[in-house]
Order: sequence, then C-alpha cells, then structure tokens
Amino acid sequence: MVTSTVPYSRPLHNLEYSGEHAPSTPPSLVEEACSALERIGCDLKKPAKSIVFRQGESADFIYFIQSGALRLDYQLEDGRNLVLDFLWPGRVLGIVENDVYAWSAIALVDVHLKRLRRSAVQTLAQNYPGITDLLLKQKTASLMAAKNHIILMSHPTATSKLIGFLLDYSKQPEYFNQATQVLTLVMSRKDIADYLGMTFETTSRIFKYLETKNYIKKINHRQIQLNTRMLLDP
Amino acid sequence: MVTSTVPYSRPLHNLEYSGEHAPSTPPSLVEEACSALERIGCDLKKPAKSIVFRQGESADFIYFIQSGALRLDYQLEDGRNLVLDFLWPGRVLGIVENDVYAWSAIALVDVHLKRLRRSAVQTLAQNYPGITDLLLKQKTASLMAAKNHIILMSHPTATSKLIGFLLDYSKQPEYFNQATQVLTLVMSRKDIADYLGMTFETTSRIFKYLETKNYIKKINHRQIQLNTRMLLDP
DNA sequence: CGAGTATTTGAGCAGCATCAATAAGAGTGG
DNA sequence: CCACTCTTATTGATGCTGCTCAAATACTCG
Repeated sequence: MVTSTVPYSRPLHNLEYSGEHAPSTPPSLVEEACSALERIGCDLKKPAKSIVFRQGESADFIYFIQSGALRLDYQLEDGRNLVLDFLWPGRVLGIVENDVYAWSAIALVDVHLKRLRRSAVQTLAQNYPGITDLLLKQKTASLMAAKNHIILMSHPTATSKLIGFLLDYSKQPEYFNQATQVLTLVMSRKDIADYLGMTFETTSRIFKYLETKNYIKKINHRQIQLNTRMLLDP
Repeated sequence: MVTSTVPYSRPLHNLEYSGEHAPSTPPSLVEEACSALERIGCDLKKPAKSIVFRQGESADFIYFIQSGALRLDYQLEDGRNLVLDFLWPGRVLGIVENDVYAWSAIALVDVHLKRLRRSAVQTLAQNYPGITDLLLKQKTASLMAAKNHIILMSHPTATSKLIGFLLDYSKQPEYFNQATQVLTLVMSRKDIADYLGMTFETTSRIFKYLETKNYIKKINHRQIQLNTRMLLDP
C-alpha cells in the first residue's frame, strides 16, 4: 500500500531553481553541496493522504521532494483551513520555518522524499557554501509561488481564479499530458477551493460552467481535458 | 521638497530579522557583514510618491530601508494594479528578482534608503558569509509577509480583511501611537483595496461601518483611532 | 483660492456563500 | 465480484455581500 509508483530516484542536483541567475557561486560548488547533502539524507516514502509534518511541530527536518506532490495547509484559529501551496518535485519543505513548522505538509499522492536533519544541514553548510546558495534559491522559489498565489486570489471572479489555477497547474509535466491535453488533478475540489479562497460548491459549479463553454471536458472527477487555446484567450 | 524628515540614519545592523534563530553564523559575522555593506552603500532620499524602481527594469541595485514606507506594485496584463506588500524600515528591496525587477517600488512618504550595487554585494558576499545569511533572513521576512497577505486575502468578508489589515498595520511603531491608539495611514483607500483584493468604495464603506460600530474613530482621512480591544474580540 | 485628486455616499444588480439534497466514486469486507 | 459504507462531487434554491456606475463632498497642493 505504501509502495511508491516512482520508477527512479531523482538525483539532488535537479533541485536547482533556474529562475534566477547564479549569483557568484560556480555550478561546481552547488553540485558538491548536493552530493554532500545526498550523503546525510535518508530516503523516505509516504503514502497518499499521510502527513509529513504538522503545523506547530518541532521543525527538526527538511525534505527534498524526489517525486509525487504535496499540499501545504495552514490551520486558522477560526477553524478554516487554508491551502498555502501545492508542491512538486524539485521543491523543498521545511526551510522557511524557524523552531516549529508554520504549516502542515500532506502528501496528495504517494511521495518519495529525501529527509535531512536540519542541524546536519547547518553544520554541512559551514564547509559547503553551495548549500546556503541552494537554500536561498529554494526560498526564492517559495516566494515566487506565493506571489503567484496572491495574483490568483486577487482575480475578481471565481472563474478567472480557476482558469488561472488550471493554466498554472498544467505546467507540471507529470500531471499534464501534452499530447492528449489531459490534466490529472491530484487534489480535491475542496483543496482547490481552499487554495483560491472560495467554497468547494463554487469550484464544482465553475468546472461545470467551463465545460458548457467548451473550455474544458471532464473525463472523470480527477481527469480534465483542457482547451488551452480558449482558456488562454479571453 | 526632497528633504527627508528623518532625524537620524539607522545603522545597518538593525536590519537583522529576528523571527528566525540564527542558524550557524555567529552574530559577529553578521555585524561584520553589515559594516562591510555600509562601506559600499550610498545614501539615497526619495520624496513621497516617487518611484524607486519599475517592474521590468534591470535589477542593478538592492536597497535597505532606513526610514519611511514603501509600496510594492505589480502591474497585471489586464490593466489592474496589485499591491503586493507594504515595506517598513529594516526590510530590503530588490533581492528577490533576478535580472529585472518583478514589481515596482513606490515611496509612500519621504524615504531614506541605502542603495547598493547588486554586483558589489555579490562580490563582497564571497568574503563575508554573514551577507548571504542576512539575505536569507530578508527572504524569510518577505515570505512570511506573503503568507500573511494570503491569509488576509482568504478572509471571507471585506470587513474581516480590513480588520486584519488594521491590526497588522498597527504593529508598526512609527505609524501607530500606543498612547492615543491613533493609526496614521500612509497609504490611500485604493492602495488598501488593491492590497486586499476589493474596490476602494468597499474599503471606504467598511471604514464607515466600523465607525458606526465603534470599532474605529476617524480623526481625518488619514488618522484613525482604533478600539483595539473590540477589533481583536469578534 | 482654485484645480485636481481622494474619499464618501447612493442605487441597483450580479456573483458567490449558505443550507440542503442527490449522485457518483472509492474503499472494504464478505 | 458484488454489496455496503463513506467520502467526494454535483446540483438546486435563496439571500447577502460587494461590484458597478454615478454623483457629491472633502482634502491637497500649487
């Protein structure tokens, strides 16, 4: 049941965030840092729906996503649950928080993680400057994701929010089939709603609306064929 | 006209973000880094409403805010303007973007900045590990601000968004008088609206509503006395 | 003081939330 | 493999919140 469907173990040097020019650290140092991290990391597989860490827990570990997908949840005092982000391979969990995790991480599908003790990473960072560099890039990636999230939430209508979400999501090669244009949703209607700031009934209704307008075609609840041209157009 | 009302020049070592435990770098290194940065930085004063940098411009400089307040604007293709953040002394501008600035920075009041050439900071960072550390902390600060922003935008009603905004804002000591409980708004109704994802008419109406409920008392358009206890209660 | 900008206020409507009921899928054990 | 249960998704009816367009008022700055 916990058996992952992952065919191969992704090497850590795929983690580098390419959205920023390498500032001063040469690539060799980053590679060195990755292999150093690889040595102290341990492989960890978690089944779908399992919790990797909980908001408020002592933040002892950081995790590199090798494969799969996760959801970051933030529990509000008023009882609402907010989805802060969806995470894909190449991203890192647990580097932002200080002594305790500021949010929870939940596996959406079976995931393959590399777990590293935070203190070990910090010790290692003293000898490998590439590590700090890598963490800096990961934080930039988180920040850009947050900016994107804010832009999505600022859209005036639920329809444009959802269209923006689908277009962003379709950039994930493991869940969007370019040939068939079919997007596999790894998250529920409620997850999407909690991410975009709406109710899951509205999410469902907008999916329906998009189908009547031929923007999308529902294969089943979790498989949706996109009409990318039309979604990008209006 | 460009004369700043700032009484003193804030030393750079006030910049350290205290929300995270110092990982491994001892404080002495951070101080060293700050004085090194101080040497290559040049003082810059900008009047209220002036643009520090524009979205899309070549990101040659980073700025440390010594005093004043700024607004980060993101221009969308559809013509809407989004306020991504309000920045206060101690924060840094321009470290997130890569080769071009991803958003614009506008002075809300007269500001005093320390301007540093990005390339010079990168060169200096090779000798002073504290610099990378400081940048890492600043990115964490940006990310936490973004998380807060997302939480605010997720609130179900415009009233709770605005209350959340006022409570967050009242943490700024230079604009909230603890004794009189008066908050000085450095931003317009439209700025607040563009930050929270609503129209400025709604912002105005909610201010009115909060006054009728005795949650706030308007001294004038830009001076508002808060009834903090009532705002925190419901 | 006057022109331009920011804010307030009003009326009407559209979109989304709420509550509620049904339908479709997924998971489980016989 | 099927029947049963539990979860997830859809659909419906209704009311309220906040948007739109429009006008009036307050404030700012030269």
